[in-house]
Amino acid sequence: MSTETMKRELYQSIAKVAQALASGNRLQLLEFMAQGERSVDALAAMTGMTVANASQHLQALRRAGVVAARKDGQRVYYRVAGDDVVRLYHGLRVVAESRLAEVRQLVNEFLGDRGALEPVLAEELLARAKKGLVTVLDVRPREEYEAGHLPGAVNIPIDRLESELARLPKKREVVAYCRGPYCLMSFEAVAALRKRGWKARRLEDGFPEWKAAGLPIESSS
Amino acid sequence: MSTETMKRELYQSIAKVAQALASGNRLQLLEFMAQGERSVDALAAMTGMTVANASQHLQALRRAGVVAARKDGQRVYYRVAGDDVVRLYHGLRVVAESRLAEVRQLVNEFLGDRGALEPVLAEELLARAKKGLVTVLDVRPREEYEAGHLPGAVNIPIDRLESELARLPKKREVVAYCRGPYCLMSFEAVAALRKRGWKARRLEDGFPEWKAAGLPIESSS
DNA sequence: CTAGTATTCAAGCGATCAATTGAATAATAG
DNA sequence: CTATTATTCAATTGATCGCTTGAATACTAG
Repeated sequence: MSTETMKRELYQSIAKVAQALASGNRLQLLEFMAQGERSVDALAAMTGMTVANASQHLQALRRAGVVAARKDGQRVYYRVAGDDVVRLYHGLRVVAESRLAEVRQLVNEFLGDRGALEPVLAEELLARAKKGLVTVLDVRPREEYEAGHLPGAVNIPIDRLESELARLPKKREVVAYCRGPYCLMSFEAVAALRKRGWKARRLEDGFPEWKAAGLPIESSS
Repeated sequence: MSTETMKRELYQSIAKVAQALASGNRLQLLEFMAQGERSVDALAAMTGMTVANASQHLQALRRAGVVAARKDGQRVYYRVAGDDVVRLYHGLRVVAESRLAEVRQLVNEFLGDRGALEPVLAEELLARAKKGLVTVLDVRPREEYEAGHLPGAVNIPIDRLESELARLPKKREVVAYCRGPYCLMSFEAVAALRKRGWKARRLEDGFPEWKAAGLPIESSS
């Protein structure tokens, strides 16, 4: 094979990975899978797609190497293939948000005034948590917390936050996080806590980004 | 607009960026532009595409926000929109190489035994260059060197390397770099230098990746 | 102004893609 | 074995993509 054709094939093959990410539906699936492995029908239900359609998109993602599958009983569980994939997706979001006006506008509308709650950066949180200056709050469902969470994080799912407020010391600042930058749960948590007199902020990104950045994590198993 | 439709539109918009990268031809264009701005016909000539086709692909990239254009006289010069785009492209390559067997195989065939020359990592080079332990050699054409290069790098374009060997002290190890991981010039340089008794290795990636990583650069203007 | 060059536009054709539908396969419970 | 559930496969439709061709536009040199 000539160097020329080989180079063309090489680029074409790399493009296949981008092609796999070139669909809103597949990006949504990817974002859910970034929380942990999920069955096909769970993913179909979460995204509002038909099962057959979700299955086909998942297979497209698998052909591109960005997700992997595991069969257990009659269910097939899909997961992201590795942290490099989460980082790639994150990079895609960064470029889209910084370069496309329509995305910036959609994010603003979507997050509304909530965007005003200035977020805590990962490094900052890590430093302050080590010194015991903040309470780290994970507001995701229990299963997701158990599959992996920030070191020392307290888990209070968002719908139980009101009833379990007592678990959070009022002296220290609370930093809440959830699934990712477009996940609203941590916004709600911060709003609820502030209304009741806590000092509270949210982590800039969610658990998948933290993990993909190579920062330390814990899991309860 | 409902939260649901908004979320769907948001993901669809982010997917547009991936869609722009989902073509071997456009990735090739992007890689050339990562060296510096280029006119449409220069890019068409470098990639072997027709001018009209290159123009259309460049416009697709521009609509996705990943490249920008500047008109000067009768020429239009395109360039990558920012370092975040170079990092995104790099992330895409990393995922493709680690997850797709066909890409791994193509890279191996393409680079051949040259892959055996174990590369120097960016951080390592930075540390050793600061201590004056290595000669940094840029083998790209002069214009690309002048548009930006590693701190203290000596520029000897690959086709003039043989005649200008005298400029390289033989005591110190030489670390050569060029356009990127799929650019063969630095491989050739290392081979030529070793044959003549130099200690020589190559930098893992090229200039665009170095710059996009936020490492220090110089330019002669 | 005219000729020449660089780029973009517009139309057309074959290939590929996204989603739906209905059927086929695989695993489990009874 | 049969019924049920989870997933995949296959066929179809309309939409989009990639490339080519030929013309239109924008700029410069003379």
